[in-house]
Amino acid sequence: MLQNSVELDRLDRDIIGALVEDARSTYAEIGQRVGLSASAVKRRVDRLRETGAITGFTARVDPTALGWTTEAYVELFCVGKTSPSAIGVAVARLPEVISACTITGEADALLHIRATDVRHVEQVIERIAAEPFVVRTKSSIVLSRLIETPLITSRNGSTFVA
Amino acid sequence: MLQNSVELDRLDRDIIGALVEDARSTYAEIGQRVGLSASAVKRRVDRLRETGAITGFTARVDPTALGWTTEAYVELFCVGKTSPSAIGVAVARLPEVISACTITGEADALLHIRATDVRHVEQVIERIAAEPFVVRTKSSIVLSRLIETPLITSRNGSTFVA
DNA sequence: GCTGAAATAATGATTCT
DNA sequence: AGAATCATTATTTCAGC
Repeated sequence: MLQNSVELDRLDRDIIGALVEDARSTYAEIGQRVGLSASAVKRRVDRLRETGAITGFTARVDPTALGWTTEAYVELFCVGKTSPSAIGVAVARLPEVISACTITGEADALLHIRATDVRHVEQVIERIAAEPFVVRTKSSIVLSRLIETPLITSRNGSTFVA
Repeated sequence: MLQNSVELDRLDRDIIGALVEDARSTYAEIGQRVGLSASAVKRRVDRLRETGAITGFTARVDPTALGWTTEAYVELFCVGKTSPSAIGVAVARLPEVISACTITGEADALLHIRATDVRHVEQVIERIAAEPFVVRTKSSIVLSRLIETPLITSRNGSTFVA
């Protein structure tokens, strides 16, 4: 599915930049911007999807508009030999966990959670802490969000792809 | 720009769910899924964009395909009265910082950075540490990513919007 | 506020350079 | 590997309910 060996040229990166900025732009618009015809752009986009460089297209949603006003980061400290996949399976059950990874340092994993309010955050932490492999958790509530970008950053008009 | 007072009904949430899953679906496809005509869907999407519930459409990109193979989280410990906006302005200059927020707890801020390799992560941390308001930093390199979702979660076929 | 139809615009397949 | 053509399909606007 995912081929890392595929070379991406300047044109591919510009096309990706255009799509990160607006996933609903037409191929003609992108072509005008990067200097290609619409059909040439389409063929490259198809190839970028096939090779896995582009994994999909999604709407950017304002979580607060949907009632998700509170965010927190939760560090997980686990028992001796807990596998990453065991953590993954457990946290995937909670829709409030929007990101999870294992990390270096004292903690074993770091979770990013979105909830409706602080009480909701607490409930989610309780459910995570109830997992048998979790020894303790350490949470930080987000006070103010300073930066929030799609995976690859798009700022002040221009998109930084590589 | 952003109106939190706007009520979103089941139809709006279903439309958002469809667009989070695939931002390039046609209005007719979305309409079929949620039980509306294409033009009714379009009017609701336009309204959702106007009210700020939907902030845009973006391509989901595989960072590793673009050469961004390394991620890290960096906690920032700042001097006494450092304002969130000062931190925001400083980290916004670094394209490697894909997310930043102020948090409760010992650290003042948490940054999420994406870089090409560990050496690159180190360079970014050095530049952040060079900011006059930064007292010290504490970094964790991401070992394995377990969950990565768009802002609102979309898992096992169904999208969880509210 | 939704539907359905008509005008406009984008897409996808094909062929040519 | 990109450009041009054209049949098909989607989007957008608007009249009518």
